[in-house]
Amino acid sequence: MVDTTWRPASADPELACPIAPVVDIVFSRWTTPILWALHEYGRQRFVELERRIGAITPKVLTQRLRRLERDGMVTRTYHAEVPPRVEYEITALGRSLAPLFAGLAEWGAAHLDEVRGARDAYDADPARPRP
Amino acid sequence: MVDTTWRPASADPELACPIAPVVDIVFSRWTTPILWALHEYGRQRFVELERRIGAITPKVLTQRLRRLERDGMVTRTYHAEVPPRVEYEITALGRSLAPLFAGLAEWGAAHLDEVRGARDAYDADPARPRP
DNA sequence: CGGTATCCTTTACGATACTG
DNA sequence: CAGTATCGTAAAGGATACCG
Repeated sequence: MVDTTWRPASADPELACPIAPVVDIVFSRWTTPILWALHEYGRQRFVELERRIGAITPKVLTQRLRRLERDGMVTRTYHAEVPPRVEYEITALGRSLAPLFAGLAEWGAAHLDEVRGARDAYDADPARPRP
Repeated sequence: MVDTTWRPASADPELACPIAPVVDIVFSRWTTPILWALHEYGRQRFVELERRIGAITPKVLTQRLRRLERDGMVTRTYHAEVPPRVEYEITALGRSLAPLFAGLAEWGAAHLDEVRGARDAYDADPARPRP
């Protein structure tokens, strides 16, 4: 008789990888720089963040901040003045990522050159598949 | 006289955030599970990876593996047999991420519940902006 | 100042079929 | 087995303009 109750780990997708959910929350093109800026420079207004991060547009900055707020990584404080003032601050939950961010920065400093070298070597070989 | 040589850090975009380049290389929906699988279970064939990761399609798996190979994180070894056999293995460069991955897994175990709680609280408030 | 509103492009990802 | 080809979807992001 065949056991039909068994399922491969693959049946529930990438949850076999325990860090996939963390990646989904913290690591995207703009969320990481936003969290970094809030951690490095403390509580900031919308326009300060915008200027510090640079190329981001207000639309995208708002979207990312809203999601970070929803996930408990950031708080938003509205001051009803004229002109209006809104301040964003990283939460304790957000700050708990700091050692990991530091580790990633260190990894980058130590290994990014090697990645670039691998890339150049790969691209230099005409036999390699190209997108 | 005005110094026109000065530029705000924002002039070169998110490079103000030292981990942005690392994020670009390592953290996307599928690259992280792929690296995790290769690190946890060692050298594997294409179909083994495919089955272990689960929901990924062969097209996407190929795309991600190619990029990881180009970035020096993974090696691809082709054996001309019938049927053909291809083995993927994580490199020393890829393995150097292991402590960081472990740290992220630990962070998830410790804080994912808090994130879910924050989400629920946010969603429960009808006054919150919705997408 | 702190956003929204529109419109557009790019990119990842997904479904399905097919091949050396 | 290890992919490739071709289609389509959806989300992220970008450009620009406008508003309370």
